Amino acid sequence: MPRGDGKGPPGWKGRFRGCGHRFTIPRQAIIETLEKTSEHLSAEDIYLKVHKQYPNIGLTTVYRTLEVLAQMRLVFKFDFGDGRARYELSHSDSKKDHHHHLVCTSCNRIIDYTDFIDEEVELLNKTEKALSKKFNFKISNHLIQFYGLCEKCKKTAGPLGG
Amino acid sequence: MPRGDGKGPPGWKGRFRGCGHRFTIPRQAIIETLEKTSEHLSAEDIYLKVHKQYPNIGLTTVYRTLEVLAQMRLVFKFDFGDGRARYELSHSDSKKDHHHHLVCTSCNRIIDYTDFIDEEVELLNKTEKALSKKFNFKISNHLIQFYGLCEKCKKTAGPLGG
DNA sequence: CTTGATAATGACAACCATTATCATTAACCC
DNA sequence: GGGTTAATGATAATGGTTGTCATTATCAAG
Repeated sequence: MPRGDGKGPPGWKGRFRGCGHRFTIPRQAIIETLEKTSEHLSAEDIYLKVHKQYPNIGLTTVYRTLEVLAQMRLVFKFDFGDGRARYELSHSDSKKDHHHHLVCTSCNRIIDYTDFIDEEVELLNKTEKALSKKFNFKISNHLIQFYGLCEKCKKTAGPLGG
Repeated sequence: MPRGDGKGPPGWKGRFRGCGHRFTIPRQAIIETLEKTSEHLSAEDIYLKVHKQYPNIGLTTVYRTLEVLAQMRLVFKFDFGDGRARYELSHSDSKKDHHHHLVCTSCNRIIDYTDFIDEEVELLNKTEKALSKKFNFKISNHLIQFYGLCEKCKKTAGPLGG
């Protein structure tokens, strides 16, 4: 029987150790926060949530942990254009969680969608293979976002829609 | 015979006036710089290029002009993860210039590709229509980027490839 | 379990791209 | 040309992110 990390799904500690990193309480807390949410949290969002349970954990540590997680490709860093980065767990093991984003350029609302993902991913995989070959480029991730106006902002926006 | 803007392709002045903006020398110079380059220029890059011919034009004006152009959807603002935004003319009128990006997460090199664009765009249009309907969302743009390691960085990078 | 090497932490300061301010200038309509 | 007013440019301010460094905690070895 394989041992877990004490808390949360097993494997986190192993993943950290496998990359030469230590698995600490702050890192555990940050991952748990990411696992619990369905929102697109900024570093400060995460800091505030973590801070409730562990008031000693600092914002700097949140940034550093997110950087490590991004390097390990366990979280993906998004830019939705509001001046701060947002972070999501990658869920690379379960395809069902894969989604893309609609970004409202007026109110910055983000809508996740999973519809049409299968068809998109199929084409993406094909494209990735071809691009990898042509440019000798090792593709490890992709980003797809649609920009526009959400339901609410469509009504109030002028002709420019901005 | 339609009158142009004095310099550059006709239509720029009209587009500005049509949105209630004035067409000034700094704006003209910034657009010309964007038209001349095939690179992905940051605000400072543009400022430095414009500065050679018009030393009086300030960085603030570059930012403001880019914001106006982005609002008018004549330029697209990219984030390639290096901490500064990059800007490209939209070329929305000629499909042939449409391209997507490969982003090297190690050296931040950007590769444009136009291959497979047709197939991608076809699926994207289909997806856009369906998403617009489902979420009552007015889509006006999309962003597609692939992340990974370029030819050079593949060789030198470790197992993590970061 | 204790210990030691060292990675990770946290408080703070520094950084730097971007934005706000405001007096001055210049575009554009008449 | 002249007046209105948006646009400009110098400067300061903002704020997300990163660097510094003394202290702490992880984890492998004994």
